[in-house]
Amino acid sequence: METRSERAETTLAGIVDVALAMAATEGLESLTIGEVAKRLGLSKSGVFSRVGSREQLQVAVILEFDRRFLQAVFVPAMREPRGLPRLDAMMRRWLARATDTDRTLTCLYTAGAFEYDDREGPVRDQLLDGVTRWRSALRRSVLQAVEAGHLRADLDVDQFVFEMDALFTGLLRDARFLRDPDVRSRGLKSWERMLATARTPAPST
Amino acid sequence: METRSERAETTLAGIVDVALAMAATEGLESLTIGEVAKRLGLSKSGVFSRVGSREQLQVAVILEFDRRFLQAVFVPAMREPRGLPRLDAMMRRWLARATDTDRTLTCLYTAGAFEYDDREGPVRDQLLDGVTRWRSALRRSVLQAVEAGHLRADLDVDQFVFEMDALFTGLLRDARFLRDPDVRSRGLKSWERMLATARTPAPST
DNA sequence: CACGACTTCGCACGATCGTGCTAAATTCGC
DNA sequence: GCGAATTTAGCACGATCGTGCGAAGTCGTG
Repeated sequence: METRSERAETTLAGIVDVALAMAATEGLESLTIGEVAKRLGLSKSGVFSRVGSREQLQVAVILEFDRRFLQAVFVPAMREPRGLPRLDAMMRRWLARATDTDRTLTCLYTAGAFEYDDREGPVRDQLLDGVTRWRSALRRSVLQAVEAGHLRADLDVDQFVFEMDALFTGLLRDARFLRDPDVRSRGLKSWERMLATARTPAPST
Repeated sequence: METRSERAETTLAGIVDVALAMAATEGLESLTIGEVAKRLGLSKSGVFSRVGSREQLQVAVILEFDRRFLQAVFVPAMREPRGLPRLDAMMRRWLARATDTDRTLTCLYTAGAFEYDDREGPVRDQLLDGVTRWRSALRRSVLQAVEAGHLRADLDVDQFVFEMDALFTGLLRDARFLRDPDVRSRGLKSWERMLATARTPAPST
């Protein structure tokens, strides 16, 4: 089953690359072997023989997205010092992707969550795995910021992570669907407000 | 082109009803005339002749969703007194739908926003129209709460509405995709925190 | 150059898609 | 009850889907 030749690996990499681009704009579910083949100038069966099945291609696309996402957001942020600086770097890089005009950077996890909320199978499992890992990474960073004394000791960490993700999701939606041009500053403003209330005690109701 | 007989209207209503249920779970894009026909025990052409085209069926489904959504969320909230009580009622009813286990209540607007962010056409237009109207209704309520003195006078209204929508969207995702059972209280907690900071001056950074 | 392994293609299959066209079934006005 | 109008079914069409299968092409190794 393993890919032996270098040639085949190159072909597969090309397939996954254009498949990722397609999935980013059209959605994972309307990813089609025939269309991928057409865009690459290959035959349908040529593509099929490399990827094994449509489902396996979808999974491969998710894995490739995860790799690129972590490389662009997580890895650079890890170079910042622990605590608030790292957390802030993670969130800012993440939010920047939501407002980036490059369509191929569209978050597969966000769109995929709504596409596969009622669809069972390996694709959903892979999406869930990636989302869960990312949320764990966020949680870890928030926790470290609390431990470092940068954020309130009584902060509800899970609640805060949930709100971070909700902010990103809402921002992505306003950017991509509503095509609101002011979306960039809106995201930053919300994030700064979140940080402000996480630093100082919450106002009494 | 108008529907004359009562019988035909009943048929059409049935079609839209099951099509809405299908779109709520599978997504608007995988809505299929053949599948609708099968579930109703009708012929494909029978369905087709009622709806005109697949695209028109999609639009009809969106309109029906909008009608039901407003009936369940907007209309009852309008019976509350202007200002914070009405705004709070709107938001609570809205959030309750996100955590409702009834799949047929799934928000077409939220899933549709990510499905049609890069797809042009009448379906996108109809979705955009509905979302925009709802956001306007939210905005109006927030504004009234400010005017009534229930919320801070210097509140950034658009920012607040954006955060309301982001909260709902994130909550829906955690409920439907992550299937987090604690999601209900999480949503309410965020909403209460939002209200708390909107009532009193924001903490200095 | 020849051989063998591997990659890619051509072709076919059954299914399903949206959509016309025509005939049958049903309902309504009288 | 009968004729007219309308609603639904039957069938066909071209397209596209995922997926097999065997032949053709390409490559590294001797």
